[in-house]
Amino acid sequence: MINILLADDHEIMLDGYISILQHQEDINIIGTAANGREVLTVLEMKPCDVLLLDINMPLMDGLETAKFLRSSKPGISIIVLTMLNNLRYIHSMVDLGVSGYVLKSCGKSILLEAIRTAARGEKYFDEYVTSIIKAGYKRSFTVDDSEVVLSERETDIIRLVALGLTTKQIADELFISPLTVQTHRKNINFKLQLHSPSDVTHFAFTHNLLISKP
Amino acid sequence: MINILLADDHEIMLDGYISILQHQEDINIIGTAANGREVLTVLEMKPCDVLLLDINMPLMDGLETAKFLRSSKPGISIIVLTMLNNLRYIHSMVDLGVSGYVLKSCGKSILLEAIRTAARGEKYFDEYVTSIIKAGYKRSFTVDDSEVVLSERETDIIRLVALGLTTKQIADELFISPLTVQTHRKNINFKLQLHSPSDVTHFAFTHNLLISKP
DNA sequence: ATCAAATTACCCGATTCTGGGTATGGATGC
DNA sequence: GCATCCATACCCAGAATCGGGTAATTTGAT
Repeated sequence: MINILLADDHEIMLDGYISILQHQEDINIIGTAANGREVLTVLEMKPCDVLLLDINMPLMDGLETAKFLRSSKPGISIIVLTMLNNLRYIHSMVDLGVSGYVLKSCGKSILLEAIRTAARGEKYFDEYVTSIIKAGYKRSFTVDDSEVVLSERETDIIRLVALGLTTKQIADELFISPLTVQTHRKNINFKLQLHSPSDVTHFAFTHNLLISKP
Repeated sequence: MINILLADDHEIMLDGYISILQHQEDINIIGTAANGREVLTVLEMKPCDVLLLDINMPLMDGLETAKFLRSSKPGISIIVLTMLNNLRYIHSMVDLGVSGYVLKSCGKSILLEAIRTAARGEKYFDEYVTSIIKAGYKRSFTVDDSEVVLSERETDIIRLVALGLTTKQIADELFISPLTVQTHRKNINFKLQLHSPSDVTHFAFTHNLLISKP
């Protein structure tokens, strides 16, 4: 029997999870939590094997909660649930040793598979998430129906531009010449048909490039 | 009896809605749809009073679906469901005459109230959504614990900067002098402690300022 | 060995942006 | 009437960016 705690601040999502899991013979829902603090409260009182953890929660978010649990409850397998456009903490979570990383858009069968895999002490990462970890930031994009490939350095530069750093600041950050940064920026703009720092920032936001690097 | 169709491409969300609504004596779920096309297919076969409509769906998104339904099935009350960080089409939807606009983060009671209100032919808009419509873009923000108020013009400028327009282009767009745009940009940067077009774009993304104006 | 990709670096001129300052007129509220 | 806010407009100097071009070296695949 897998004891599972569900953590998400969206009531409808919780109801969705419950609806899916309550009829599984090998799964026992020990409770729900709407924020990280409630997670800790419930876990003090009930044995738990798997935690389904939303990242965006009030009071204590998913990352903080996971960090706390790694030391206080290392036996609990954590499955992170997130939206496609919110993969910001993917590497932090993976480094923390979470057992799974699944998109909220996944279907029932994937959710169940992730839970059972995690309960066995194994890892389950969504395909997309796996591809992000593996790609190490070399990324393909479709721009006007043609395939564009950005190098790792280029995606580094995009992220730093999107964070508001000037060319000089980026150069200092990466220990290279500002002229080199300029060259990268020129190549990026050419490849992606961008024309301003705003365009670059816009691109970074709409293509999940603000993910913190491992 | 309210006949209701649920449209969302996230299976877990659908299960959540079903879980909440299936036990209501006055609500009859006529079906589910994972994209706009399925919505139209179901509506050709079954009578429907209320449509719960997600905006982000494949094949035919929520806005397109709503547009189509306004002419083909004007008797159906549409309740839009959306995430807090995705209010881009709020004015388009309101202009289309949707009966409700609710955040996915809402609880059961608000969802039920919205459905019953819409079924009565009345409007139900989430508080936050209502405040956006009413504010007409004059907006308050908290920057370093102090309250900052932006004028409508300033939020116009922010949005256009975030869309990548140069000062000259913005001036052309708004029929004013580029010098005026510069002045507005200076005031915006001062108020919000921003220092580059990237900062402005970043702010626009993180504060929902890319909403299209009515 | 050859080739392609990635990284690093540079020159150039033109355009754009920032942040300091100035000012006026209109609308609104007291 | 007065004060405030907003929109509009301008001057200035310096910094930043773009897009045109150039080049060399390293690495990995064939």
